[in-house]
Amino acid sequence: MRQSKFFTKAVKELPKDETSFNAKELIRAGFVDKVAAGIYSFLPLGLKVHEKICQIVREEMDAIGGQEISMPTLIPKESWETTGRWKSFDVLFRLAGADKKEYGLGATHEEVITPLMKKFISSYKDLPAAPYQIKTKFRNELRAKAGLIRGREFSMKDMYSFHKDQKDLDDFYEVAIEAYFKIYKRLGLEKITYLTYASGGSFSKYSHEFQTLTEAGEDIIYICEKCRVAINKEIISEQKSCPKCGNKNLIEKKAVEVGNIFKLGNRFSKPFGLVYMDEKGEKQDVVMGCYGIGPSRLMGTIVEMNHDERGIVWPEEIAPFKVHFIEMKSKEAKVRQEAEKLYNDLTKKGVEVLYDDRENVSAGEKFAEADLIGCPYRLVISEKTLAENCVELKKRSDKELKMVKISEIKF
RNA sequence: CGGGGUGUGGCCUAGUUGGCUUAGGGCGUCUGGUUUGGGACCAGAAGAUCCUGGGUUCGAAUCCCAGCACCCCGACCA
Repeated sequence: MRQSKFFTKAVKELPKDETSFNAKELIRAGFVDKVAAGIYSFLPLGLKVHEKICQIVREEMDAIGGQEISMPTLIPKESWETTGRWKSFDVLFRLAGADKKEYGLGATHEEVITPLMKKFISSYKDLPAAPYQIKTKFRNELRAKAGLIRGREFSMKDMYSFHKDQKDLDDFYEVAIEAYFKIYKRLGLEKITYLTYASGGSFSKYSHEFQTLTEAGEDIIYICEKCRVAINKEIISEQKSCPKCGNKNLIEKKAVEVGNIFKLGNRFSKPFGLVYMDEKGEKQDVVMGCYGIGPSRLMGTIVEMNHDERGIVWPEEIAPFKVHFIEMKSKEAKVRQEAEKLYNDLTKKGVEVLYDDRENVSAGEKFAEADLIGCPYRLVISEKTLAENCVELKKRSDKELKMVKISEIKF
């Protein structure tokens, strides 16, 4: 991608009013634009990062048997009334359509997935199943805050699993936990992310959250360092020790919830009449679980964890581009020629390169913007480097510069 | 939803004991020129419902009332 073709531009000044790092940095570097509190446009750079996060989530869900689908955002009132949530779900956006129809905007999709699966599940042979989607969700929060961390419109992957009995759900639930940790590992968050016991769904004693330690978080958790699990403050009065080892020396930390999974049991299969015939020919309730993770919130969290005074430092796997290639202006046509050649070569090899080919932009400005955008590698070509048939390589995360022969560049 | 803060060209802001403001500066933008290894410089130009509505006054960005928006704390977060 040529930077001269970008319609977005990084700005020098930080947005006033914003205090959270993710909002400040993402807006300043041109990843997102704020439309209203908790409502953002994703610009080319931001969309790329978001897509990469989605792709990681997608791969890990597919790996445990998930199948991607897409459900609607407009969900009829009648569906919500079946489970009683039209009245009780306080963050549901309710809106009126023409002809007296009413709708809730999708905040979560049990009310759609359950009747959907009813059309396909009739026998124990149809189980288990684990459809999921990655979709924009809407929640009418009283207070949006902290940039992408808590929005009124945000992206969420929601998977729903369907089982013949509790044991099958329990087994899959453990597999899902592992898959989640694989996601956090790929995002560079696994060392500071804890499986956290939180208040239960409607069926089980606890639900499980995945909490990433950060000052930008809004939850308080108590961690057991030995077992690498935690307890959410909301249940600390009933559970004062580590649920795994009984350790009472728990450490209080601030964290952001980056995932939440529930054992739903028959909370939703019951009202929708989702049943199957077992081996004996008897009708049984389908046992359900659900598994949420928010790519947009993850994106905000990752910025909170990965920035310095100059800007964002993206982990390699989700950086908008792997390499930020800066061409220094020169009177010699050779610099431009060699730069174009290298850009084309790298691109052909499949390396994602952001090529700063802008003219009349000072060197300082190019460097400052590269630091702001935060690609993992910075490559500079100039008269100086070409004199040695080299380019200069620098990692965003450290200070050392390295001269590398053009013929030996590898990513 | 309770409390606090903020609101001035696209962005950051000065001005806020009413008059010296035909609202000043910086960034960005446009034109011309000089520059090019850390947000470089010179000259010129365009660009403003001073959040909105009402009020007080000879006169309001500035005072009063009402509302809106954003940020923060808290509450809330199947």
